[in-house]
Amino acid sequence: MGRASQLQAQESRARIVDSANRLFRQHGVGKVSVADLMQESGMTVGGFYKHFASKEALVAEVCGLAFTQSARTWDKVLARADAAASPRPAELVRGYLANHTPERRCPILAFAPAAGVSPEQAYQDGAQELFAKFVCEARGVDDSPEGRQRAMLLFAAMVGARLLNQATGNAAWVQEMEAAINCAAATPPKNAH
Amino acid sequence: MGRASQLQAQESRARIVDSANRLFRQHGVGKVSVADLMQESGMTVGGFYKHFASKEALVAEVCGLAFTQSARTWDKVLARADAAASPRPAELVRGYLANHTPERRCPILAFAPAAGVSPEQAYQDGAQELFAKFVCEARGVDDSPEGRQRAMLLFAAMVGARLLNQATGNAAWVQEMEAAINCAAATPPKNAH
DNA sequence: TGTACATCAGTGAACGCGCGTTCACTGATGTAC
DNA sequence: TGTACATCAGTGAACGCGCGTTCACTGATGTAC
Repeated sequence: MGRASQLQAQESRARIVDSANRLFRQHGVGKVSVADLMQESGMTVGGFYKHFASKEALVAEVCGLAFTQSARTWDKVLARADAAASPRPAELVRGYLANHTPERRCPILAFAPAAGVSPEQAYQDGAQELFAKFVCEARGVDDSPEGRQRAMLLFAAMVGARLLNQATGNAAWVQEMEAAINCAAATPPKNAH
Repeated sequence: MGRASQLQAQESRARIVDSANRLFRQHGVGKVSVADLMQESGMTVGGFYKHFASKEALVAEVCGLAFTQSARTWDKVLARADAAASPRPAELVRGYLANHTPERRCPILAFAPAAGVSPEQAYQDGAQELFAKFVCEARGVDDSPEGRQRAMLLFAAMVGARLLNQATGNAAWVQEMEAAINCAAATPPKNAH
């Protein structure tokens, strides 16, 4: 097996990114070695550096990709929600919680740096964008400060619920908690206009 | 410097635990080496294993301690709140958010294992206890399902807000978000009795 | 369309570093007489 | 109270392992003539 063609190389790179997107989000960046990644992608470790400058560079790229995918998921959810005329916050929350499988774990949780470590740029930017998108989309046409505060509360609760799911492993409680969040998202604010 | 007295040994052990409690919560378990810990405690690395079987054993002990301390903080907050007759959920939330310094970072965040890694027993137990305590204390005499759901929502939002603070680093947004949570905690539920 | 040669994707062993852990050693502490 | 001896907290070098990265090498690909 000598030199691979340009097309093969392109496919190899894509396979590495795809493996990383799944494995990093499922097991965490620290638990997946470059060798693991290359084996999953059907290659050996040395070839990695023909495509990426370092593991860190790959992490940054995949982190950005994961956030972009999360944002797109919400776009799809909203398209359906607008057709059904169901409340936007409720659909966003449900979309987030329903799509939260191990391999598609929320990037905010999956790429969270160890406590107290200043986050990488791609992560910080992605988290801010996702947050801003939720708050913006949840409010819809309602531009009241109450709507904004309510969206922020829901976002925090939503992310917190997924964190607590992996922290406690108590599926029953978390299910109850998510039901409460869904309920709060569905209930229109008290002083709606 | 030969053998230390039993009292000195006891103090040394306490110093290690104390250093670990601060350093682990501030920088994360993975970023603090045993050598760091022993230096911070005024000793050299070898002595560590006269007190603990492994780093993992220390982590488990300190994790449990941190959760216990967090629970005690709420007890103090509640004692003051009951005197002032202010709403219990609001006081619990405020107490959590106000005491959340780097060195006293919430154990749920500080000791959170990398995404997808099954948490240690001490962590899982501590997180469940803290969660249960909040839900129980927040409801007070109110034992309605609505009160329980409301407490769960608040807990998720509270923890999520601190996670988002370290994720985005956007202090302004997080402040706004925490104001929203405080506000939600202070507002009595719609169908209060 | 062939031929000669440079390129470079992928290989797998080896390197270097950090870090958890071990170990022989020291000498003050604790204890038995 | 004094003496002899065992104990063991703390030392710091050394070990072992995992993992990110490097490097000499291979041989098919791409290219120039």
